[in-house]
Amino acid sequence: MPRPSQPLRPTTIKDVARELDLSVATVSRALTKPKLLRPETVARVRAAVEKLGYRPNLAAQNLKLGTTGIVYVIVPSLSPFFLEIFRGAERAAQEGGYSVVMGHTDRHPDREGEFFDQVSCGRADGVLLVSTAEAEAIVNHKRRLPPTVVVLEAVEGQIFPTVRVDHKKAAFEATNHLIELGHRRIAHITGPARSPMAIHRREGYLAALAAAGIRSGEGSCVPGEFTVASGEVAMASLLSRPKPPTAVFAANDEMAIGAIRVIKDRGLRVPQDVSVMGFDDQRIATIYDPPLSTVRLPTFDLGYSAMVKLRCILAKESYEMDVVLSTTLIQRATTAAPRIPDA
Amino acid sequence: MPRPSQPLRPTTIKDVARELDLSVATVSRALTKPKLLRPETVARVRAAVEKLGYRPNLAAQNLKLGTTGIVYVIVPSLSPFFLEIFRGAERAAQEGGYSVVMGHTDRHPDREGEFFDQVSCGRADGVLLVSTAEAEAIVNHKRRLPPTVVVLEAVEGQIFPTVRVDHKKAAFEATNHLIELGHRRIAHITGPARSPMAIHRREGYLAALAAAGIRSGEGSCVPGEFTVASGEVAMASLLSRPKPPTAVFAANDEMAIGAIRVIKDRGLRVPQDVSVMGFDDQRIATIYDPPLSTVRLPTFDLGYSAMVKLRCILAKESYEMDVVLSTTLIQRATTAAPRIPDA
DNA sequence: TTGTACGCGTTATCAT
DNA sequence: ATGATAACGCGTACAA
Repeated sequence: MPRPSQPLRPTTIKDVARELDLSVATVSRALTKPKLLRPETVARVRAAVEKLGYRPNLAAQNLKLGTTGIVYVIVPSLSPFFLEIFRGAERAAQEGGYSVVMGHTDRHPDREGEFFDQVSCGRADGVLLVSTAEAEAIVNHKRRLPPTVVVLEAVEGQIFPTVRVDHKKAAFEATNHLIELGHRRIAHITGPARSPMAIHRREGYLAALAAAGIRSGEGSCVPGEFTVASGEVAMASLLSRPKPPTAVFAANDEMAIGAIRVIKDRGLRVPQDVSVMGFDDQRIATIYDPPLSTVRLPTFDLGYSAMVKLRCILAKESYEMDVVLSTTLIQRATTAAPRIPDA
Repeated sequence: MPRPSQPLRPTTIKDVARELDLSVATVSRALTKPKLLRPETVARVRAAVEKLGYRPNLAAQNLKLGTTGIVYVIVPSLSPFFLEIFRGAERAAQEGGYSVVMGHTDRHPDREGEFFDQVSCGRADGVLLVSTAEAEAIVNHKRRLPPTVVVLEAVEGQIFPTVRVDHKKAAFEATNHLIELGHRRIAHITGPARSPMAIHRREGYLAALAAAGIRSGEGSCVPGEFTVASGEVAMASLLSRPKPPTAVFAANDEMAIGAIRVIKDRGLRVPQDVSVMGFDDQRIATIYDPPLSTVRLPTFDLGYSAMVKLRCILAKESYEMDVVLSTTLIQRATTAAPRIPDA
């Protein structure tokens, strides 16, 4: 007959020891270092553990060992882009026997600080920091931070083990793709002004224009916030100009989608009237109509490699300080030669 | 090989006590129950804490208090849909002083079990379980589970505090919307066969057809997996029939998008040639071209209300056992009357 | 091979 | 108002 009674007090290692008339030490060893014991004893312990439903108390283990088996992954937002990085990190963590806890900051330095506080209270053995908002926020905490790996973008002026991509180079290539198609009036919708990622992508855009000898007046940047809505606003402003651009490079896919929506709304076509280039290769880039030309970042690998590196650090093994993964230009259906090439 | 900065021994409460020549008890009280102490003492302690960078060790607190201040939120996947529920849960948790840890199971009962193991080891004070895959998986663990609230869909045959929506009713209304537009040949793309959510939505679809007196041969279900790709496959199969449906009700937005893609690919138009109805009102439903008619679920509120309920349980306050939140039909641009209404 | 005893950092219960 | 001290559950020297 089943006993549905929920024990008021959780079973502890003492209960198991008493049940078997063994010492707690023996029970503990049977569970963590079975090699040291007689196989028969180990078996008896296992049986009793099963019977009593004993689970080691993680808090006590943590306190004793000074280690949690937990890694915090801190991302700016819950967008699909960062989630894919998180997935990679999670995979690598699991392979190493770590659990991951995701924290998202909504691009708020304060929230970042909260997570830093938590980990400095001993809640995690390590941290994966994905594209921190403010370099300063982290500096104040650095002293107390457990081993930390920075992902996606180096923290300015700080030395952390890093796994990243070359945003500037990737943006250069994206812009250059438009130039090679014959475009000259190429606008850029930027990300948030303070985001290092956005800044570097902008630099790549400007560098490509310069390299092609395009006068600065012809290209131009309009501000966005990495959201669809901000892409719409930016594109509307571009289309209201006397000489609208023939191509637009958005600093991420979301804003590119926003741009396309506005272009279509005005009765113009993509790419026949305006070419649009995205960045990130989020899933929506594949399924949108038309499918979006963009730059693929190895998001999963970024997370995966970073977590592997963190595992190396925690295991005191060797690792590369700065790893740069490569990006890929993906031409789909939103970029084409301009109808009336202007020289 | 670079050397990570070795974190020095963390400051403990003893260090603070020694610094001030006070007892650890006083320091502890100054931090947790300032009212019991002389304001001057409290101030001195606060200053020393700041100076030494002391942080209470959470593992030790946890061990002593038998409480973690953590709630696990377990979701089947990292889709935007579940993330929005998670957001709501997080907000309510934060308001109650709890931290949340998200676990996703990839619809894998084993992974669900792993999280259950973790929480039964004392890693969390409570659990928010969003749409569990297998009722059985949870039964084995129920004995050891801390207070648990089920979100989105009741667990079959189990009694848990629940916050959910009426999937069947919502699907009924969605199907009825198509019927009222004049459609008769209405197909349904289902979710995974074992998903209770998918099953109930299907039931709503069938009930609506029956209520309208539509012969069962005219409507029909094709299987999907809640993914864009599966929606494409399902739609392709529907279009290859001698008498394709004039309207399709997909059990979620993703599959609806897949269906639209295939319809457009075949040179047909949405909604002129085929109407498409989604479910969930994910963000993509708003920005897709054309914007998707769908059913809005109060995702954020589901998570929020569920976490509030969990807080009540943990605080031993009263709460409603079963809460059902309402859904909203949203007509956008993918549903219209059929071109040639068939009687 | 197994048992004894201590300590991890904190809070609560007594004292004073 | 403050101090001394006993737990909390576990792992591990050290003993046996």
